[in-house]
Amino acid sequence: MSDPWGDASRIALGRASGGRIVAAAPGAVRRTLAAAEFPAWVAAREAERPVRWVWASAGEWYPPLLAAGVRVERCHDLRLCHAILTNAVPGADLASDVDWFAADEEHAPALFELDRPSRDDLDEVLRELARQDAALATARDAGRLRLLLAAESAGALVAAEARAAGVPWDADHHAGILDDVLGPRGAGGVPRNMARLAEEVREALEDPQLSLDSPPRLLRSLRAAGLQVSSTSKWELQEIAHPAIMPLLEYKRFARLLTANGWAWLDAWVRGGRFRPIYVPGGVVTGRWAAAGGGALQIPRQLRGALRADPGWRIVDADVAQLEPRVLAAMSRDERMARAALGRDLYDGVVESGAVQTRDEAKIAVLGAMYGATTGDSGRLVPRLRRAYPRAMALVDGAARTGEEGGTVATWLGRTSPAPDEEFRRIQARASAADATAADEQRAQRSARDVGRFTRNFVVQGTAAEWALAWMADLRLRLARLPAVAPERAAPASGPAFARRAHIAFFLHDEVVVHAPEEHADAVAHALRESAAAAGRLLFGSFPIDFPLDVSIGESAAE
DNA sequence: GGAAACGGCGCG
DNA sequence: AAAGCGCGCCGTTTCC
Repeated sequence: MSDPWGDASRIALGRASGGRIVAAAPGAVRRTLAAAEFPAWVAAREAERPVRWVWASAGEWYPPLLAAGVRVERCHDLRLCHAILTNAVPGADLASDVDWFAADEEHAPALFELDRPSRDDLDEVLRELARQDAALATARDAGRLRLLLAAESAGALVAAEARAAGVPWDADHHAGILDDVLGPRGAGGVPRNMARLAEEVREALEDPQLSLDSPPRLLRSLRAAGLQVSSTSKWELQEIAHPAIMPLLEYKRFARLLTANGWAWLDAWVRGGRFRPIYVPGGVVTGRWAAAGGGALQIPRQLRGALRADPGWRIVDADVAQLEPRVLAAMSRDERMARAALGRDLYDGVVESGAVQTRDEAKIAVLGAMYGATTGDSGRLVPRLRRAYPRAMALVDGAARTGEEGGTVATWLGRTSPAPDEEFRRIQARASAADATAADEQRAQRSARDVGRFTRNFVVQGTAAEWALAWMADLRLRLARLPAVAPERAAPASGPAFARRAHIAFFLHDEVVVHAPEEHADAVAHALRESAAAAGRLLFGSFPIDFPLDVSIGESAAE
């Protein structure tokens, strides 16, 4: 008997009126699925051959599948792709009755809400897919854009999977750090070591009532004690010699740990040995992921030791050395900069080229070049880089100029920066008026430079994000091909889809943490490197750039 | 009385 | 009050 779905390379998923799930191969068969049979049906299609699942949003459609133990290989996330295409193909007609930009909803809409236009409606899904196909067909570089849409969609799968699996988190170890550093909680819940430091500061400033948590009051108190400071931030305080400063800075470090990742954070975010942050793929304009809740992107180094593998499992931690400058060298086809990077620390290579004297200078100069530094050490060093690597610098300088002039810029795969907002155009127009004042012109210049620094960085940060997506997209497929461990070796907290296999547990811009059965740790390290090389080839072909990883295998993510 | 802005600091 | 990009989160202050 022939399978009517056998030839479908894409299968769209949506809902019919009444909320029933319907699958459709574009232009062909449809099938209505009861909620109970949905995961198994998807799994059966996956087992036959790779399919690209087209759905409104992986963030809403994928978690129930994962909860049922079903993974998919590929998808097309219409919501994320809509956002990319809107900016990247300005002439495209992506107009629709429904809001394709709306954020994912925490819970599926209740049945009575289904009357309103919904992006989950199967007919709308198919219409949106057709609109996106048409938009892609008119794009200037459809091949690269297609890669970007695939990478973005794969990222959405990774985000859902990483949340489902969770970050292995040793709450006892974390609590132990809190006890050691902050001390036991005393009256009012204030940890003893913080109370002691606060008392030292109050004595040193001779201000017995002072509250250290109020910057304005603290500032007044510091100045009353004769300290010449304009803020209470640590970069300014640490320059000053005064008995109040050391305990104050330590108090600030402790307060930060307490409020950001203290006992309350543990209660709120760690359950059953897993930290489950909420990732927001495509949440940053440049294409980086953002996070919502849990502070996934700010886990302090201090707590890395709590990121701990289950018994019999290992943490395989990999990060890319100098991702952004490597990406810049490749996308600008700057062979001299690529040579400085090849097979070694890029900053060492810059020093060897003679552009600067020390690795520290190289780092400051390279970061300054990508961020648009104009003053200080960094601003002073950038011109040397401009002489040594004219092609790379021309790319970022050009991106900055385009932004200053009100234009848009694009990453290597075509993610395009948003057009300047109304405020920007108003300020620029004001400065061009016949009666413009010097202040108008100054304001216009400053806002133009602000936008220029943004577009300068956009092309590099955004292309680095694309590389990272390509890296993870390839990696998750390699990990899925590793064998499953015996049931008694499972890590049940990672959920039915990942309990018996190596899986991505955490991602942070240029770093991936894999939770792996111990006997697979070496294979995972190998897969991480292979995927990095594959991502480099996918984006930059044979251009001679490499993306070396620092990989460590251990029981925790601490160095 | 609650929302928005601010200062500060963690991450890349 | 960082210089020089992109974020999220906390507690406090300010505004409506």
